[in-house]
Amino acid sequence: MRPRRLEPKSGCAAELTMSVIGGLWKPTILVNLLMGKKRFMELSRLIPDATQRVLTQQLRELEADGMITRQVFPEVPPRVEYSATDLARSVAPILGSLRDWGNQFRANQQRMEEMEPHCPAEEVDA
Amino acid sequence: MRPRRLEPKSGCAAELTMSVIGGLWKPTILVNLLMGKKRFMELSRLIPDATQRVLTQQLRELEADGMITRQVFPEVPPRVEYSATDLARSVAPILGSLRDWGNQFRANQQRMEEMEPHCPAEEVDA
DNA sequence: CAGAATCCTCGCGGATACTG
DNA sequence: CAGTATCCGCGAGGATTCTG
Repeated sequence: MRPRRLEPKSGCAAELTMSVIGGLWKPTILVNLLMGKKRFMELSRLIPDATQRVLTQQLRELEADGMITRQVFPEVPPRVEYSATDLARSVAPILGSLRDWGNQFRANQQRMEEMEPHCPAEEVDA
Repeated sequence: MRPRRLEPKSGCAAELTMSVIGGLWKPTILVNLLMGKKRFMELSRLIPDATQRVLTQQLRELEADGMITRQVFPEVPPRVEYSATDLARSVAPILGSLRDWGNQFRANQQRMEEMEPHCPAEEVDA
């Protein structure tokens, strides 16, 4: 049996989804691949903050989960192309909502933190 | 500055969202609280697999992120009620899609695994 | 080029015991 | 009842080096 990855301990289906798309770089990888097939180095350049090791790792996991396909060209120098599957396309809208909500949340947090210094309401009766 | 939690290293907005709702028990907690305010023990009973320590932890994080409110009643025995905020209500649909996709994915995976024993296609020319 | 191998850090989540 | 305090294991992700 492949322990695969986190096999979310909570039976929660939402958790399961996150275990599939929740790797640190997986959303980014998916978004990039959803825009077209890419070779390894292209991805690496597009996501420079991810180590090659981690990138490979996440790609393998996505592949194991059927989210992407990996095509190897037996040439020298070697070439490998990654592309999104239909399954990946089916999460695209979710990725979109996730991104939108995240942006709103981020904006909200910033407004909050800008306000703090100006209204120290807790100090009035301190 | 509060390091809060993972402060997702990838600037990815989707990651940010997951850092907010991605704790192991957070989706479950949120779903429960979205159905109405609950006290600590109620939640603990509803999510028996989460230890009290972790439950408290996740509740604190959700509170810090403005997803829930914590109301303390100065009585003996003490009473604390948790309830979902508007921000939490705004993620509800996302939680829904996450759950739906997870269920479909799970069903898909099971079909795949049931097929494996019956079509060892890779062995024909082995 | 596309990785594999190795070693390491960090923090999530768990277990258990104790308290106002 | 609703936590806190302490200790710990595990796995994700990082840094670096080597290779077909």
